[in-house]
Amino acid sequence: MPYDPSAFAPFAVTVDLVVLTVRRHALCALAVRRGEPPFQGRWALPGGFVRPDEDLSQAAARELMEETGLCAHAPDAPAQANGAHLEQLATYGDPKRDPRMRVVSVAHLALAPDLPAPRAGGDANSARWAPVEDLLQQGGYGRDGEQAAPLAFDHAQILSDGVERARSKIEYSSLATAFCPPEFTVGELRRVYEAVWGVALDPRNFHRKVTGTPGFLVPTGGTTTRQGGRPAQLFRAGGATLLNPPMLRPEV
Amino acid sequence: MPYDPSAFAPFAVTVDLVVLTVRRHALCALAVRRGEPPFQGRWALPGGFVRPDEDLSQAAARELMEETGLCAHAPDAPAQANGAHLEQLATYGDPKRDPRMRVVSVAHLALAPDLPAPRAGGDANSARWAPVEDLLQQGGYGRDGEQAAPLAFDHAQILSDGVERARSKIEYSSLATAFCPPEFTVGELRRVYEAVWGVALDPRNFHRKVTGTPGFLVPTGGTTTRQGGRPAQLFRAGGATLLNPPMLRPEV
DNA sequence: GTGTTTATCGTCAGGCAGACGACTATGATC
DNA sequence: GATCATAGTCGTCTGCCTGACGATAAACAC
Repeated sequence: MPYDPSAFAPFAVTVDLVVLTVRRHALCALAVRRGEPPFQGRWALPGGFVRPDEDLSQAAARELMEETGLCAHAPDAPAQANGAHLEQLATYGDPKRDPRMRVVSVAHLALAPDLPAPRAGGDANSARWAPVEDLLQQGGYGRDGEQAAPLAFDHAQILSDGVERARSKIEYSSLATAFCPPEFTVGELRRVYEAVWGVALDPRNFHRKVTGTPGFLVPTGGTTTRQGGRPAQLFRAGGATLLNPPMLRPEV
Repeated sequence: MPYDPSAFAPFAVTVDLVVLTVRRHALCALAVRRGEPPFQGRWALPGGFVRPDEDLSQAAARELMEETGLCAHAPDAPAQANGAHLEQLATYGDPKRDPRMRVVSVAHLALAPDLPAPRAGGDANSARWAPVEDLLQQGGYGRDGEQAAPLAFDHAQILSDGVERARSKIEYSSLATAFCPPEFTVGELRRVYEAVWGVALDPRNFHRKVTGTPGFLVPTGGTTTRQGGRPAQLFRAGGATLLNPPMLRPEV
């Protein structure tokens, strides 16, 4: 029975962002430092309120632009500019997830190529890329020796769900190319898979698989030696979005 | 910057349900007839407001119980009682999706075995199981000759997303068993796949596949002839939730 | 030149899926 | 009771894909 006025209760609705990238062979997420209570000083996922005249995906794209300068693609128009992939992840609405009031957060997942430094209102100390293991491990120490306090609110859960979504989605879609610059080599794409899955892949079998899947990669004709060694062919992402058969994630 | 008071705006938050089942070899969804404007008299998905002290999954489970009498399983505790599978689907928040006010709807997907007649406050005319094609085709006529008006709000989109989720999820998980009674035969499970995917599957290859996947099916020892023909072994759903390698949906 | 690094091509064996034949066990019909 | 229709179950065969891994190619460092 929708819209019984007696049952209506107002909620605050926010979007939170899991922004993932691959830096230095590690899967990293964007974290911002909270400047106010609750969880003041703790790291959190970027996010903010949905405005009254905004769609959820618009709000997520706006937040992404504000935090990273990235222009997001709508899920309907997947393309490859200097933008990121953006999709809805899940919605979190536990009554106690924010101690102050009832907040429902629609989390979104963004996949971006390696970027320059993050910007959060120009304050370099208030935003960073951090390896997801550092953000998710409870109470340990990050690789730079910094105390790794748990993320604010339920953001550890949200980040964990986002990472799991990314790990499974690159199996059966061409989304791994969203972590790459517009032109990339097979080796660079392989290192994306290795970083996201945390495994080592056989370069020969990987090469055979991705070049043999129709529509996955399109050669641009150029080559590069930016990785050292023999020059590698450059590719762009092809039109295919679904990989059939999928990439197989090694067991264990 | 979460929680800037100047940006806060109140929203109404609802849950809508895509409840799917297989009846008479067809994938069907639960639809309720709206008794009040807007879209009065049109069919819609069941749903309602989230209460102030309720989690989203609790609200979805409550609505499911109110509409069908089904007891839902939490996603964390997948089991097989006389309950249904329930999971979050996606969230819909277009500013114009409800003409009266800003409503954000967290849609959930429920998969249930074939049930007796639906109940919606005892009013038999206000709830029904309808084949999803009938509900999704715009302006045509259903199989019973009834005018098939489009679903209210954006519920056609929600239903379509839910069906697509179910279609893809039975590929790589054991969720198809959620459409079956606690004990079922391989043939009954195959007819579930055929109804959800809308294809015909080879009974011999299907039998080899499902009985050969460890943890998918557990024989109970009993047999049945309720489908006619040679008696078939009865199975329960095994502990495995992910199928590896997955069931392959035939092309075209 | 020698060694190192990365890219790319080839080969081979094992596993799985699709196509399909064969046989079994029940109820329905003549 | 014989026959038929129906549904279930077991096998076989072939082709494709994957994992393991050898071999060669083309750059750079020394």
